[in-house]
Amino acid sequence: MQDILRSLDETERALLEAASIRTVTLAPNRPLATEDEVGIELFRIEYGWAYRFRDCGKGCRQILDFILPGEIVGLEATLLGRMEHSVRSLTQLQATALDPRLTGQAFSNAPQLGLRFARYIAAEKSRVDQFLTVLGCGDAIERIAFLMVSLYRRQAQRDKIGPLNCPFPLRRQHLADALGLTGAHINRTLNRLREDGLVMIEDHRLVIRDLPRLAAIADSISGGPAGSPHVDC
Amino acid sequence: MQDILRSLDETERALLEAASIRTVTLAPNRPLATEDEVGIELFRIEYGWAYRFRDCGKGCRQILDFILPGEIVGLEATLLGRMEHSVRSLTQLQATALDPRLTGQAFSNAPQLGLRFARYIAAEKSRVDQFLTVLGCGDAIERIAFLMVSLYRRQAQRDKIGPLNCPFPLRRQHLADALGLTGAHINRTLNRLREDGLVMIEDHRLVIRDLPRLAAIADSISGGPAGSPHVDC
DNA sequence: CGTGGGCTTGATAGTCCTCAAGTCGGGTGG
DNA sequence: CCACCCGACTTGAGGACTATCAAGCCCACG
Repeated sequence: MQDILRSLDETERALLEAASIRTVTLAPNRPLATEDEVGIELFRIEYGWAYRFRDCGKGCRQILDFILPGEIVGLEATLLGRMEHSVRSLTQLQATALDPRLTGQAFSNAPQLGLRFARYIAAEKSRVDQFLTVLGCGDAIERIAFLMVSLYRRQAQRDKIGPLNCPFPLRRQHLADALGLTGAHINRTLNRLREDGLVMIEDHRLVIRDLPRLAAIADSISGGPAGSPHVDC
Repeated sequence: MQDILRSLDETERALLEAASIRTVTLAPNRPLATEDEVGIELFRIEYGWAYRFRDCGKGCRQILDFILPGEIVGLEATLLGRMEHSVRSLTQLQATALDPRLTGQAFSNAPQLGLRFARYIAAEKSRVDQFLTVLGCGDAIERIAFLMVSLYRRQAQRDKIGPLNCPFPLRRQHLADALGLTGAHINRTLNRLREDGLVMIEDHRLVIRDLPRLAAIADSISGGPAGSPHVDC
């Protein structure tokens, strides 16, 4: 998933400029948008990570996806008229707030931008489909391997990152909430992955020791390369 | 999720007419589209049910969503250029095949239709988000209750169906593949739901005995009314 | 130096899976 | 019309995986 607002033409750029309202900066773990919100806003993440999630009562939540720099938050809310999930910052974060009317204007006046938005949503949906497959069919090791490979590849697409080594700001509890497991079991499974020489988390970075084996686990379960498709806009 | 091709204006209707290629009829459990397919087609379901799924090796598959009459198949494939999942008929089924170029044309020449497509994908995505939440957080009873209520409400939105009674063509194995459980356990859990006087499946129809309690279980876990949002086009 | 949050680890219990056998019903061929 | 057959469903016993709960550790922070 690349920066969806790169290489725009003049009309599109003008629309975007006009829609930019303000810049927001957030400490880690702060709300950016809340489920059922009515005053919907659109955000473009400038730097830092965020995540989408749903609360399901009982002190339990499901993380639906992680959002990386260059990506957009709230696009579906502007289409459906209502937030269907919440968003929080994972790390320190900076985002540009955009006028939500941008979405409608894009479809009317800048078809290429509208198409780009549609592709973006389709790609997000495809990623959730993959995620669902892994939760439905995979055990703890496969789930963790999938998420790691997926986030590694998404970063590799965008940034020059060191080989087999990339930022990984997720805490145990984020992994647990994303993968439908408990923090305790996440921990035990991470130990096994490290002991088996596959991968380890060190100082909030992912250190991959055996990418082929790790990717084999991740891709076997998701039915395709974890983390694809990406949107090349 | 209603029929997304209702109440179009003249331009849109003309586009649609021109794009209609042929009608296909399928027996139950036949492939309509396959993962990684390149010759992508767009289908509008005229009658019957279908389902989207991914294979994850090991003889295991994950059903991602069920598709009801009036809905569209393959929209994201035309946006992303590639099928990311397979589709099969669940019941006997009739569908109209549409020229996949319709998608691009809609965004260029019929903005309202493009917007409708985007909304449709956003709603599908929102439903997958809900599904993911239920798989991540819910136990067997909650998962089954959620799927039942979700499919009941989707049908109630479209059709005049008898109160607390609607078609339900899913076999045990479909429930299992959708909910990340085994057929055996599905069966045991269905027994419990029937014994508790909540709901039963009879002659391929859903018979709801206590909607408030069933819906309470379903909605508690998904963090909102199961099956919404619908797209009112 | 005290405090708190995140991490780690162990023991126990519960949910769900696996495998296998048996039942039922509808369709087919004799 | 009946016997057969196959797939879907049902049920049971044992085992695997993961949750729950609780305690101790470690480090960053005030």
